[in-house]
Amino acid sequence: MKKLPHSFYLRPTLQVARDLLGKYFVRTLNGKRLVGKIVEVEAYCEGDPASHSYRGRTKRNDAMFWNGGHLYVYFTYGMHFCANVVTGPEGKGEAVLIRGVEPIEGMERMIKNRNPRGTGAEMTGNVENEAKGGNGESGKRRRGDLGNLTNGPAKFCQAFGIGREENGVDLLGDEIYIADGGRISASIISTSTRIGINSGKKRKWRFFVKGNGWLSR
DNA sequence: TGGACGATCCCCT
DNA sequence: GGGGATCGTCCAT
Repeated sequence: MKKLPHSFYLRPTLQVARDLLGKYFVRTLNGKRLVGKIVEVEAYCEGDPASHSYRGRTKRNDAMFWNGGHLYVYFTYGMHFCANVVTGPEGKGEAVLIRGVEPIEGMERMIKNRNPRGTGAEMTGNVENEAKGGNGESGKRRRGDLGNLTNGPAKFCQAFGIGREENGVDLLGDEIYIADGGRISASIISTSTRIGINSGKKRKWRFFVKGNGWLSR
């Protein structure tokens, strides 16, 4: 897999957002490689009231203003992390939020990361124990567990072990990077308004692969 | 110094 | 489909 060059991230943010679809997000965690195909993103641009960068540079959003090709990770709702790909030149404050990926490699590790229950030295992560009731009606939930692995910005972060430590990571490094993938034909790329925001509602800056099974919501 | 509010997720109805 | 969990950040006193 070929790592995307720095120039990829320096192009206009909406273009980067669209082109990130189909690319591979690669993270090496404790010697294990985790790979996910990006299938859903949202763009946040300069002058956009919904963007963290809108009200200027602060300690929290500083990485969003860095040179394109870095990771901007923020903490929200008191319990979740979300990861963005910083775009454009230093000082611009634009980024693309990764909202959904399709697991390609290291799925077992992702499942473990998403089930903090196995915190001990316990190796056998019993997914079945997740179902509290254990009734005959829990089949729906089990299927949901897998489908809910990486289909949302915070779920993706949890599955890939992304948190505070990863804020500002250089995507041209070896620990976390994005690699070229198969080309996604324009005909299966859809756009919509962004999710979970109050301002800037009109902008259709959410891009996703139509019909993919790993979309949020 | 305090309070309001999230680029969310999960569980329950 | 709705609400609770949960806490860092920012802005207004």
